[in-house]
Amino acid sequence: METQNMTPPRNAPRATLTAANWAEAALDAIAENGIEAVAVEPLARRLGVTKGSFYWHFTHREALLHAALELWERYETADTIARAENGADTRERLHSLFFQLANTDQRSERVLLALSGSDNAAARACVQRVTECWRAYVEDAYFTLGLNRTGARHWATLAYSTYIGTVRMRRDNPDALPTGSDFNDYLRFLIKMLIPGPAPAARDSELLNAARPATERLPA
Amino acid sequence: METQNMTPPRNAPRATLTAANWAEAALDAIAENGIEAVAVEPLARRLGVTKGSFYWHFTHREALLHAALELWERYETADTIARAENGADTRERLHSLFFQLANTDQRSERVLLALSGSDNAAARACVQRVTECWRAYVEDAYFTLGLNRTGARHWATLAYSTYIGTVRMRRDNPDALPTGSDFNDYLRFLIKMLIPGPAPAARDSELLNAARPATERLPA
DNA sequence: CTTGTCCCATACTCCGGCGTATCGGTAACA
DNA sequence: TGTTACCGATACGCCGGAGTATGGGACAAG
Repeated sequence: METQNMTPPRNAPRATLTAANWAEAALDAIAENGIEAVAVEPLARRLGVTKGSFYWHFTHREALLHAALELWERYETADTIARAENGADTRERLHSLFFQLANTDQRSERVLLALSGSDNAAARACVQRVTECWRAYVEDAYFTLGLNRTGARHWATLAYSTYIGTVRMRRDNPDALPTGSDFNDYLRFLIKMLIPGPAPAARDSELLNAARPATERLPA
Repeated sequence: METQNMTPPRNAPRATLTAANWAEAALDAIAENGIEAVAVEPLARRLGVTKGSFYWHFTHREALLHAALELWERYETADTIARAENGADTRERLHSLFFQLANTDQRSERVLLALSGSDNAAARACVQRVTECWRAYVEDAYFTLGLNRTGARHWATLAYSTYIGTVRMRRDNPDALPTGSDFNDYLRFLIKMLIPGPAPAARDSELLNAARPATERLPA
């Protein structure tokens, strides 16, 4: 008999482990201690079992890594973009996506950083796919917004670079990032900078007073 | 034509190694295969010696790591900012710094990524110091440019995030980044976005000629 | 020539993670 | 009740890197 098809609550204590449980634990380990923390015996200890369990579900360590990467990639691509598709307007979708990314859970961000800093080829390729998916989506959005090809590409590249940098700062330099409600101000600032307004020509003169609050509403 | 009296050329084959040689080799290893590639025996093989040499110069592996981090930190802070101090005007200096950062050698960038993605506390702290030094410098520049405190902070944070993201893309998603002369266009776009106000166009073209010269770093 | 210092080689031990082989227990069937 | 698939425990052997102990060659000074 196969198990339930519904995705179970991630931390529900189960009598017997599944491959998915191991993959989730691997993601946790990656987020906390980097990719080389995906080691069989430490993970087994953490899960309260021994290696015997692991080698029942997986052939070798690399298989677990592969499963974890696959899982994370699904989270990052389909899920994130799908959740941004609520808004009908393109500009709305960009707003939504940016807020989405600013509020993704810690684990996903840390996994991203760990994978991209790793020397593992599969991990790097995985990050590459996620990145390109995200970036291409944003570039297309900019294009629909009226920018030309290279313009859209430039804006998308800038937006993605900013995202990555923000994620990294959130982990390595949290002091340098605004916190609390100040972070909302910063987010508003980012959106003002990264989403071309209806009058792009007037940007330059307008930008010098960037400290003033944006005119748009925003989610708490 | 190379100077012989000062620090010798990094890759000059020497009869006997020094601690600095080991530190440089460690940085190379970090850049290529991540921080855990700083392993005594592999490095010794690479340098054509054995562990005996290493444990003469260093007490343990951690000491080598420390030396390598210290070396890299000096490169990244003092050198980079010092080379940007040419221009008298603040706006000039920002331009110069941005071009500088867009053209740092591969190794420094890869080391930065490897260190920040690592689980090593010392490495992370090192990156944190470098980051904060850089960011504070830029924030101050923005402040001198006429922005208020929070405005300068926002712009500096955005600028640094963009830098980090660009570095990461250059390694993990080079396809998504413009290449050749297109990269110069993108760089011009970035500067237009990240430096408020008019650009010193005359110096602009002059600096663009030096973009991405694919050179090796030569410590001053 | 002798002595001492510097730099490195050789040959170990120790340890932790990987992978394998094998056996035990449990629950769902027939 | 007995069988069988499923899941995990125990006990190995192997490998590679971290340190340690010790010896040896080169070379300058006396």
